Amino acid sequence: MYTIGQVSEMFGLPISTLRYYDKEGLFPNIERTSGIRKFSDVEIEAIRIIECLKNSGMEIKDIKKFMQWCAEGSSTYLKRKELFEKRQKAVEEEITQMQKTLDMLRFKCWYYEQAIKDGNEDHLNEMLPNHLPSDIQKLYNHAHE
Amino acid sequence: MYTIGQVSEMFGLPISTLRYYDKEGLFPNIERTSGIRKFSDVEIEAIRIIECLKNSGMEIKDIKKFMQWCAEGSSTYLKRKELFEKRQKAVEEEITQMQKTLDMLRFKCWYYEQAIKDGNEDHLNEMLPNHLPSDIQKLYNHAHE
DNA sequence: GTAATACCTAAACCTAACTTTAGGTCAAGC
DNA sequence: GCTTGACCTAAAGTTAGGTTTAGGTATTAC
Repeated sequence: MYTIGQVSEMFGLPISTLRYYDKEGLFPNIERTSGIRKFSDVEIEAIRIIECLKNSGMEIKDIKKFMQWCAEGSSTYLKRKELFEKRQKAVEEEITQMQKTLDMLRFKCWYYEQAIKDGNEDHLNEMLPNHLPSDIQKLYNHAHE
Repeated sequence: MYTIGQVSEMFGLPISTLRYYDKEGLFPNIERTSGIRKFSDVEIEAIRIIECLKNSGMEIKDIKKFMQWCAEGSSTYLKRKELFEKRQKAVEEEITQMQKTLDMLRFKCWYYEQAIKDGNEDHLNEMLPNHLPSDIQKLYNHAHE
């Protein structure tokens, strides 16, 4: 059992954030003794999951739904699994999108490196879009999809 | 030369967003005839870059800085290149983080699949954290770093 | 007994990135 | 001549995810 201050230390999260999560229903069964929150292993694991789901781009209200399902027991296994599968698909798509963004960024880095060498963009603009080195062409194509 | 309505159509962006971008200084040299914005190829390419930089997680005020550098000419090539390099590094790190998130999600999917088969989490909890199938162990480790 | 700490709540505030609203101009079609 | 549609501005409103503030309780340290 931990106090809010200890949990704040453990995770490097502000106390205000933990209270906010509680207010938003992310710890549905948290115990209290004379008003003071007692964080058990259940809440500690919950915070770990919250951090991960937040990283995956999930909204607080959906995380709340998940935490409530956990509190409801084995009848919600399927819902929980489906929620993670949905998130997994979303993150996979996001990574794909980020790879394209990365190609665009790499192209731009190359572009300005050339511009610095040349002193201007004239040569580059003559080359565009059809006379680029083939390794750069691919980046350009991704960048301009 | 395009009107704001045409550009809105082209990119699927609301007119209000384009006006907002203009207000925020993202089209530093946009032309107007009797008050009405005329979007040239310069602004069209700007929007393409804005979309990409937004995807990469860059804030509007930093995108504005870039657009201003573009308007300033060849003396800012180095700054522009450095900006893209910084963004590139940030996106690479984000992808790495997302891969870890993905491992956690895959672990959770596996976990609930087992829980559904077993009808409860008892067997799973006995297995944790040191007696998982080796292919799952790796996901678990990533998930709990 | 009083001062410092650690906890509590409700409510106001904050920021980014838009969106909506209210009110106005101007050209084209009927 | 008047209505419709496309443009304009300034300012207020919106949402998510917190943070800050103001005021209160309860325990420990001197």
